[in-house]
Amino acid sequence: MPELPDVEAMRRYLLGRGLVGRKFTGAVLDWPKAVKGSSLEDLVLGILHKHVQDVARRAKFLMLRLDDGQSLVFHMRMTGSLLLERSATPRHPMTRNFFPLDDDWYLLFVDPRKLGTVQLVADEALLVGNLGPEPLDESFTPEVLMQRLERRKAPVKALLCDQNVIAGIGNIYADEILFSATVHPLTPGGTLTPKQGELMHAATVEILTQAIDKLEDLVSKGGPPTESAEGLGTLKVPRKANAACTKCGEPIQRIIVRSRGTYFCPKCQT
DNA sequence: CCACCGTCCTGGCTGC
DNA sequence: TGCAGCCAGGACGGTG
Repeated sequence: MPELPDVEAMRRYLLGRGLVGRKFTGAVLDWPKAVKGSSLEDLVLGILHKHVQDVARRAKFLMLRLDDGQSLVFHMRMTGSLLLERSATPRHPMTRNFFPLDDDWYLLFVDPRKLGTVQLVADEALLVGNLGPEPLDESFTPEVLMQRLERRKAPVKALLCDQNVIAGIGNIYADEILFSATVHPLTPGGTLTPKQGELMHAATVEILTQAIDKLEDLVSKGGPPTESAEGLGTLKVPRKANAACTKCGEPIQRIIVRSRGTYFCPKCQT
């Protein structure tokens, strides 16, 4: 499931494949429910003959900035991904919507579970204005993290997944961060010590950066950045109850936090 | 501020 | 082995 590293790798993949400068020549919306915020017609007419000026990311949103100031904003949700292919290349079977570009290229929105969204916005801030800090931004410090968790009673696991607390982290990397920082997922956010804040901050930066590097390596070898976090082989927490903890060998525990499966080591994380 | 619920979806896994 | 059934969960909106 795409989290910050996956979306960032997707951004770099699209840049590397030369999306910037290309022009939309149409839209084939086989799954129209993915379109949010406007009518299908407004989206199609809105992007027609517009050039992509930049590919940006904020949290898990991927935005294609067009030459008229509007942005075509994708959210991958659970299973979405974008591919840039020659029109002659057989389309991925799970392609839900696709966008013909000039020079016979296609931008494919692949999404097996049909939960992803796309919308054309004049003002990105309406979508991303309330999001928490970008964890890989220089301005993200242990102090900023602690301040975001201050006085919060919710489990730190839930807060890490809350896009308005900190942007871009999802279920899997939240578990990884807490494991690395040896913090129990049910710890109320406001009770974390400065030391724990530092550990979590360092773990966040390291884990996200490492995942991006790994994905970018895959992309540089020619593949699209669609490898799942599990498939990357960088995860330290087995996502299976009773599997052996990679640090101490004790059985990994599975609990549900805010209806999300949460894996942690009861011995290492306190 | 917090908890919980329903909604969206179907590939792939579990269990009989 | 085959097949039915159900789980996975990010964001959002609503309720209490």
